[in-house]
Amino acid sequence: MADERQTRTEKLAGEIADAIIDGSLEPGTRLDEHMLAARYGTSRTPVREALRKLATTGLIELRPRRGAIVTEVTSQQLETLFVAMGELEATCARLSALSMTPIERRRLGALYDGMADMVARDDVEAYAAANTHFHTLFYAGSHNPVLADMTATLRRRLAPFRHAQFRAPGRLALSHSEHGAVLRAVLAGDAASAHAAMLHHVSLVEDAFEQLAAPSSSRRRAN
Amino acid sequence: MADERQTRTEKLAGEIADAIIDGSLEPGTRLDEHMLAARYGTSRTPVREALRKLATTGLIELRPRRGAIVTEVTSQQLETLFVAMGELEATCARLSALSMTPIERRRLGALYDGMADMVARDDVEAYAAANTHFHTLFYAGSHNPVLADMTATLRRRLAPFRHAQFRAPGRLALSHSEHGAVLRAVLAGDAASAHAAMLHHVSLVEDAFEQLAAPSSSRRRAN
DNA sequence: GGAAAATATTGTGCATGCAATTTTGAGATC
DNA sequence: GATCTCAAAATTGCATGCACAATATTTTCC
Repeated sequence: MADERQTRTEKLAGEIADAIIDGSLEPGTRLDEHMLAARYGTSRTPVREALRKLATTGLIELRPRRGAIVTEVTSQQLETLFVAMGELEATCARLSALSMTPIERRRLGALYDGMADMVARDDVEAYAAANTHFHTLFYAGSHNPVLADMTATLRRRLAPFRHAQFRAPGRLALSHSEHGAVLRAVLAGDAASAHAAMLHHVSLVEDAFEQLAAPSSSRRRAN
Repeated sequence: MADERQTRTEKLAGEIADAIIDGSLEPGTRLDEHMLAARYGTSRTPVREALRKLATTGLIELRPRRGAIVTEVTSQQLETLFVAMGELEATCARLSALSMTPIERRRLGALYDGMADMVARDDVEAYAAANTHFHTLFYAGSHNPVLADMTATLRRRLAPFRHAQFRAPGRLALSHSEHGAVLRAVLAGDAASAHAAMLHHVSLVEDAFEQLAAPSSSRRRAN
């Protein structure tokens, strides 16, 4: 596996995080240090350090003297997370409208144009990848690494709950038209519109999730 | 020393964080694990775990195999942090305008009224404490623990750079009038105005800091 | 038979030690 | 005098072991 430059602790943190995100480790699972150490072929020390790191991201819960468990997110907490991410994404879009360089604006436009073809071909796979890239451009475009980091971390944390995002019919075209609204606002340097458009866009994703995941208990707050 | 319920690792993380925030450990200081272990009378293991935790908050920098140092924030990074905090505070205000309960609104108004007296008495000490409380109410008022946490953490991280905040003459009254603008917007349920007013308010703090800390290299970005 | 107490077991918290890497310092060469 | 090379020292990464707290199990008592 090539150059082992990173420490075992970091590698472990990454692998365990991946296992949680892709669902191999289900919410509520007890994370026994001995077990993890055995599974990954190390001692408990790096496992412990990796767990501390994951605990700060909220992926796992660390109860002193009582071990770690994969965080169980209630649907209410999930809504909170989605709202927080929406606000952060919107803020990135806002700052992007104010701060993006001409080159960044051009790149954003080019990606948007390319995505139109994917919609036309109904290429969900390619569109999903491009979509991630599209959003990432706003993180960078905010020119605020602190904010960009927070947003990217939250997005990653919510990844497990966004799998079926583009499955619903017509959602690709809808998403793309929303992207267009955000793009126009950013290119026009209209911070408030960029904020509003992005917030609207990600709220749709949130709604899509709720319809897919919890079609029954759909109490919605007044908006 | 009462009930030692928390682990050594947690206690260490807290003490080291405090030492950094109050300036005992200056930016750039190397954090030797043996040294810290000796100073706090433990072994290296809990020290290492505490350092991992602090690294994720950004208070220290952890360079694999090369030890940890107290993060040196350049004035540019500091500006980034202030901007990020401003955006988060504004977002909390925005959500507060949408979500605060009548009780929370009343509490906010009462605090605001009380602070008028402190301004009249020119009681900087009391005003600073009340100011923190005022802002905290918006974190809670957002009804989004994720966002509230992020904002509170950032505020804490920036605490060392806000000491002289209310020293400048007339700043108390100015701050209070800004609070009034935020308050009115929130009570009126006007999300956009609450966002703008809070952003304006915290930008003033940022500017005050820059005038105090870096009166020379004051390149400002176009706003 | 069920609840409470006592015991056994498991697992975490922390200390210690060793190997490997980075850093430091001395000496050599240009 | 500066730079390069190489060895010594320092420091991190990780493994192992032990003590104590938390949990599971058995035993005792009503």
